[in-house]
Amino acid sequence: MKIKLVKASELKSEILKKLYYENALSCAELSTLFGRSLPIIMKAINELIEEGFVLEVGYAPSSGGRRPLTYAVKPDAMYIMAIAMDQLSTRITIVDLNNKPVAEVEMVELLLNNNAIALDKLIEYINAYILRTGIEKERILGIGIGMPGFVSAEQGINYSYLDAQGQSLNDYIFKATGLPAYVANDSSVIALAEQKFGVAKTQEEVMVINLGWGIGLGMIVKGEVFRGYDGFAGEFSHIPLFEDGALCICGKQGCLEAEASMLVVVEKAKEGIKQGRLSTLQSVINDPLKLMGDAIFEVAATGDPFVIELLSDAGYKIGKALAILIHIMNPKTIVLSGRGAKGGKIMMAPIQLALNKYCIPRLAANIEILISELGFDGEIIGAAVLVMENFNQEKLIINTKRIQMNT
Amino acid sequence: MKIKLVKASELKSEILKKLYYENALSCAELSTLFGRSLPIIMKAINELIEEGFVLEVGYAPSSGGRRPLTYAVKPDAMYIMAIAMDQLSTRITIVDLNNKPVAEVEMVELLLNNNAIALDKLIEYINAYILRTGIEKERILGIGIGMPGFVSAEQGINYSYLDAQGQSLNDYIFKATGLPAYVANDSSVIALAEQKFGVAKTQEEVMVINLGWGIGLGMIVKGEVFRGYDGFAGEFSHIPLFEDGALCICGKQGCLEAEASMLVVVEKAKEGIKQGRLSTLQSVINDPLKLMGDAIFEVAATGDPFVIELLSDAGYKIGKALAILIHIMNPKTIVLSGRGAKGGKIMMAPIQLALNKYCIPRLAANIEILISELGFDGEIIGAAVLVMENFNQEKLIINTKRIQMNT
DNA sequence: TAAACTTAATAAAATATTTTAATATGTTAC
DNA sequence: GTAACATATTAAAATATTTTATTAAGTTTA
Repeated sequence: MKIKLVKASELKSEILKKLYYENALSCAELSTLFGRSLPIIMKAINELIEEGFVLEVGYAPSSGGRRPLTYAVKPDAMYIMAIAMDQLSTRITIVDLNNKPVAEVEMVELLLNNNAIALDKLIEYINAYILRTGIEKERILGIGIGMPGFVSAEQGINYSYLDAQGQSLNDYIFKATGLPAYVANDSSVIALAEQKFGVAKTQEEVMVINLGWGIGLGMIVKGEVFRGYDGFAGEFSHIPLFEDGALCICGKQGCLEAEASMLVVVEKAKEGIKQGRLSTLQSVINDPLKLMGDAIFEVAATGDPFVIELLSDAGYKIGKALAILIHIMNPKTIVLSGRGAKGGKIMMAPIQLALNKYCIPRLAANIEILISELGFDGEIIGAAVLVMENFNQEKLIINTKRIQMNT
Repeated sequence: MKIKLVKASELKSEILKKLYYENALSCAELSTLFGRSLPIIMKAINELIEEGFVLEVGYAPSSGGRRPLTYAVKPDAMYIMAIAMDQLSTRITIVDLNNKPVAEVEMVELLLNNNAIALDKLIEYINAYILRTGIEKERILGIGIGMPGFVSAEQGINYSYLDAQGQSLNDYIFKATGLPAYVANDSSVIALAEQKFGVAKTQEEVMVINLGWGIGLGMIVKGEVFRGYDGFAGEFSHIPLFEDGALCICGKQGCLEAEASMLVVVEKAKEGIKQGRLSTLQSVINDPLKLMGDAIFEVAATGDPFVIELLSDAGYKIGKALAILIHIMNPKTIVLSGRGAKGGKIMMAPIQLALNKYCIPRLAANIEILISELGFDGEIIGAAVLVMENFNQEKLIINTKRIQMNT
């Protein structure tokens, strides 16, 4: 891993952050990682231990000499509230510094579209959840929220949903809950999760496709989430892709989303079955969207030909879009993630087919396409990561004081 | 501008680099820029003055207090050899640290395609040029070369042309000339020029379109050239854009390059005139490609309707491709650069038209489309910048010794 | 199994860097 | 036009950081 130079005054929080991501590291490793001398790292580590943020966790195997002591973050030193929203429902939980939920994940119905009270509802749920779990606010580092829409993480504004009268959602939620809050686009949050804790761990150039009711893209560039100038980079599913395609909710024609999202697959399935196509899906045709979505992947796994045909068609179209992405970004890895990652295995072949057709061979040659293992937890983990990404020395000091007061 | 933390041991070379880009800066500015204290900056500056790299260049206007002394790079402290190649011809020059040529720019015919001796010819030209100009090699910092093709700047390999039997071109040319050499894709080099010395100066998110015989893209992401994992990012002109388009040299159909490059415009002009279209271009229809290209922009400026129609058509198609790019990258600025930048003014309207049609309004709203002012010099300047980008403390020390020996 | 070689942790010494204070040089308001 | 304020430069003192040396712990080789 490449070394990252940090200001001396930010060293301790950066070490803590690193330990959160990397589980267990020795002083020598931290020393090279931050390009600073061992004594200074040891001093920082010892202070972090004394302050209750870090633990010794035994010796690493020897590499030919004395075995190094390794250190990890103390899981219950602080907690993080992680929230994953989609158009229809919102999941809320609180995790420890090992990303393990310390209270049950709660799922609530919360429609985002044309819902003026959605934001206040969200805040209600947040406050109620904290109250119910009995976790002291002082021990919660912050609230990370992944949400659909045009989100500027920098400004904390979602231009599509959750209007706070032009105010920053971060500020609004902070005022209403007393906890630092950070919002970001759901796909970018999932990309964070995949790069820090998923199949793309530590990779520098990764494109994460968020297969869901829509199709999102989270980009990792030079090892960091790339958001573009206004924060809207990765609007991948509304590029003009098909000459005379279906009409998209965005108002244009030929968008990827209107041709290959899970929503479209479900619609096509319903349509086909009505017109007499045989499929084991028949029994759930009148179920709500969410159940139908789950069912698609179940019957696909059992080999249902019609569903496989639909997923293959969607896969091929996604592959064509990926070809464009590859030409522009030349990533090392593409990750199929999000709710629809379950269908990744089936889509892999048609995606590869499309890449062969639409990519310059040299660009497609070394591309690695991976299927997420985080699955549905991706957005939750990413939301927690989002809070940690915003962690700094200032916040470390605040939390140090809190811990001291509590003991 | 955001601060850039550098290791203490790299401070002097980083200051020199900064002064090369910024012309004149005060110690206070450098101090905040590098996040280091004034005394240490002054020490470095004074050493650089003593070593002959930096000059005092007078006082900056006061901002309410004592006027700061400003410093600039000593233009003739070192020279840089800058080489701009295209498929047909190659320009060679040597510039000082103000990017001013210190010897006449030489243009030589050098076909890259299927030319096994192109590399050795290039080296011949380089050595001959240095010899002829009489500039001591010791004073030349290095050779920067922009070239078409699939170029991995990191590896120093051009996978399309100039084969060095799999060896790094950087090494090969170094061995043959005794000077450190750096190759990069022509479009990325032009992007460098635009961001350091052109209309996109100091901007962080810029897409530079290299309008030439082909259509290239150089990307500036987070303030740096973005090259992707293998170094091939920005292969923008071969994405599948048109359903049943013209056949492209890359073997595929519907590429932007096959529809809107200057080569295509020239071809279409010839074709049209043969078929009876009226145009002042008629007189040059049998001229070589290069002259015809120049003529296109000349007659366009005089209002030739046929040529304007051709350029508009190309512009619209480029606009459609830009729409895709904007969706993915969300840049602040797009620069039309390269040989064809002269036609930028005429293409601006059709490009904007296409953006209106193919972009989500929020993304297109704040886009700034600029026309390069560097023009044909862009690639030369970028090649010089390429050398400076690779400048570091080690090279500073080497050159310090050289200067000392010479005095 | 002991000697030679590695790597890690700790302490002391040597350097480097920043902070503070003092001085120099301008600008602005009255 | 001078007093009050603002910024720049220089020097000295206070901190911080790294380097080097030393001790400790483990592996490999003969």
